[in-house]
Amino acid sequence: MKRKSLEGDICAIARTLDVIGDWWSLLIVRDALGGLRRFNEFQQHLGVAKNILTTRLKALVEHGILQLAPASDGTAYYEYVPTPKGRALLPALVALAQWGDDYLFDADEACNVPVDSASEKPLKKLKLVAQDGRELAVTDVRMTRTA
Amino acid sequence: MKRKSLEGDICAIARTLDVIGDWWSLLIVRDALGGLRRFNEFQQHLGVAKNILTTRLKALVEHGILQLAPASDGTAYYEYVPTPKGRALLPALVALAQWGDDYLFDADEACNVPVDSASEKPLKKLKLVAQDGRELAVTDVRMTRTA
DNA sequence: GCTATCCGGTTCCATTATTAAACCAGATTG
DNA sequence: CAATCTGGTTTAATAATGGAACCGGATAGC
Repeated sequence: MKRKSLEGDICAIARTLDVIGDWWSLLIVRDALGGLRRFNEFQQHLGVAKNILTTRLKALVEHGILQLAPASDGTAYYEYVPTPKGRALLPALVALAQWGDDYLFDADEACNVPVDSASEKPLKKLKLVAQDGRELAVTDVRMTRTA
Repeated sequence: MKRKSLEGDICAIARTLDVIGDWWSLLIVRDALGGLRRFNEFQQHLGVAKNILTTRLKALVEHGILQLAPASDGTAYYEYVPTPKGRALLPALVALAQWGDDYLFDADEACNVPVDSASEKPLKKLKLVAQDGRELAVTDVRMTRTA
């Protein structure tokens, strides 16, 4: 059965998931932000079926998250390059990484998370901040709910 | 075909998606953090098929994101309550909401995002911060890649 | 220029995932 | 006590995913 569409949802999270919630989509964005560009780079790195990768890349291009550009090595091929809209997904990827690091890895287990390019160190934990600058705890945040 | 397992992945994002990347999972967490507790509340609010909801709730309980507690109204039923591990997914939900708000809604369109309970206002944009306190741009962050 | 390999898909098939709806037993309500 | 609610379970149809073969154009090496 075709998935329920969330594209008209009033909730921003739901709409976002409608765009990037398919299996593999966010990992493709991760890899594009990590510098992968060519179809076979994504395919080999992710180990994803080529027909699925084709479908996902097409959707990400259509949603303006990636764009096609001529390959930078001068060949006739194309590359998939993140757009500013695509790059704006980085905080979400960082948040997912930080949660995974905290809860899904043993203390002595190697774990890849986004790092500060200059220092090669992981980023500080994301903080939830109110408009007036107060730092918020989870309990200070309300998930507004569809009316 | 059974989805590829990402549970042994060295990348924290991938492992997180292995746990909460199934269709509906994050929206269930959103609703649980928003106060929904009972099976039929989730089901009616999400409009999800009951057999899928059953499967998802069970998985979220097994992963320690939600826990079962006796219903607070004294009946023999149970409620699904977020654990600290589950609540720690809030920054990821906020990040997804902020991206969706920025890119998937028109300026005059009603849009639900997490808000500060006290002021009822949306949170400030999440910031990426280095260990030494420097605020980082997207280009200052490196997505480390599986070796 | 030719051959072999690479590249980026497309197609096909089998298994799993999702939706929709019917069914059901226990719990609750009036 | 009967009707309704609750939280599932089961069934069937369609979509999604993985695996692999196929394919035409591009590239590389001789």
